[in-house]
Amino acid sequence: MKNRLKVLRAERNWTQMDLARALDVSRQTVNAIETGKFDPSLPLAFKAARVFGLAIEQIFDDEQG
Amino acid sequence: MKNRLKVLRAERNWTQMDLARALDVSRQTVNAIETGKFDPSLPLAFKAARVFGLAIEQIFDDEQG
DNA sequence: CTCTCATGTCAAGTACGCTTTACTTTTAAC
DNA sequence: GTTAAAAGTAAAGCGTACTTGACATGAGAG
Repeated sequence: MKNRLKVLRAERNWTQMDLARALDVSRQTVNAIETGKFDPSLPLAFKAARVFGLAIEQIFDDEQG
Repeated sequence: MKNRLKVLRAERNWTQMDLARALDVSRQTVNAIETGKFDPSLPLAFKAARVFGLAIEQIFDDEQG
């Protein structure tokens, strides 16, 4: 599962820590998701969508799973 | 996390088993998600969206998590 | 060069997503 | 009221999402 978190962060000049606080998760969780170590839970994906004002599909790419 | 799986199934006259096969998970998993025991993973939510031809947000409702 | 901040990564622990097997309850047909 | 399919539920087990704490690297500022 690919995602655009790093780009969306960069557009806003946010650190991983900033995003972690916005999503209410740890910095390591943001890092792990950005670097593809694991997929976020559905509730966390919804939170990210809310934070960035986008649809889940506009942030995460299931690349035919 | 609420969802419209039961309704979408009913519209198609699908059993939980039918949906389970379409999603490639067990019938118990479909049942547990429908009855709110737990949320699907993000990849499974994407699969459901593909199966029903809808956006994730049109199937699952995060009710302000 | 040193200090700091952002990022990456590892380890151990907790909780949840999903499995299989199996049993009970509901629904509908006859 | 018996039968059968559909739905609900439970327990044990495995993998993963996420945590805290810690340490290593790279880049920019002084």
